[in-house]
Amino acid sequence: MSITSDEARELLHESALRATAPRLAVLRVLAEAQVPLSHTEVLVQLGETDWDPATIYRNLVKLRDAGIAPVVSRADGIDRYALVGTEDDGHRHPHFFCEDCGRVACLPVQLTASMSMDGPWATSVQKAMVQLRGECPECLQRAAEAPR
Amino acid sequence: MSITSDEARELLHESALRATAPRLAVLRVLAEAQVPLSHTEVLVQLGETDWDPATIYRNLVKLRDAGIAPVVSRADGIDRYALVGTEDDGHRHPHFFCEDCGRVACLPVQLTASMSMDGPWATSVQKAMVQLRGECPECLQRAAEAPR
DNA sequence: ATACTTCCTGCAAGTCGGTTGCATGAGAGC
DNA sequence: GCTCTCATGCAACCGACTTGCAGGAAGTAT
Repeated sequence: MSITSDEARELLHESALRATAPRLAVLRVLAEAQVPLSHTEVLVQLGETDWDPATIYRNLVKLRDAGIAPVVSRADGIDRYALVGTEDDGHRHPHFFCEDCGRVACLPVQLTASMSMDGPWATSVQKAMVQLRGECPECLQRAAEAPR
Repeated sequence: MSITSDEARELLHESALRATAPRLAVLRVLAEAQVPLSHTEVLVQLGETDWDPATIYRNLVKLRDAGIAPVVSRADGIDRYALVGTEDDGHRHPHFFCEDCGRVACLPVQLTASMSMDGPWATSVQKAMVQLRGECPECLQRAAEAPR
């Protein structure tokens, strides 16, 4: 998925945000990413720029507050942002955090649908965001191939 | 749940750990807690002591490495330790992180049992640790009583 | 009881992600 | 182009985690 400069400007305009160079770049990076990205990961994706990390950080916050790029994962206390695409479910699916490579992946199913619980926790659990921690398929395979 | 000094010493001896004052105190605090505790929360529970926070931290790490008090939750990137009691399931149940009060609770059910998934994620998901983020029943109620 | 070895503690410092104050600089409507 | 407001760069701070080092205590052997 990607985004044109005009689409990005349109998106920003709707939220009364100015279309600055770093902001457009952040939108582009998020749009091209297949997974939620952290502040640091966005910096890496941007590569060599003169932009201050704090600027990128504030842009992520702005986009998050505008509802354009909500934090869809807080695994390990690291905020990870993802664009809410038009065809998307707003990232209301579970996310998987790989304890090995540290990456966050989007799980394709609605795990919440299969959860049921009674008592005082019922409401809390139903409204909760699901996070799974473990080893992603890639890292599992790598571990199986090269034990040790 | 609580622990006697002798039980604590026995526990430490089995892992070849020395029974120092701060270490016994940490064990006591963890034993008395009904929920997993973070380093900071342990410090609070200990109250006024002359012990260095780094010492308490290293004790938690030691207990963790010895398998006595594994990290059962890493919500928000904060390690939370809990004693593995004899009658316990080793805290292999899901944990709930309240985004309001920040506390971590142990969920009574085996949510993982109700999860099913095919494809490359099947193994990863089955072995994953479940974390739910949301508002705990207490905070939900407080929010309902005093909106705003 | 004493000596000794090894582990533990206190102090200090450093890392990393998140967050903010302030002065300067640049977007966007007029 | 002017102006107002927002955005940026720089610097700094916080909290959780982590580690190096030298002195001190636990546990064991003598």
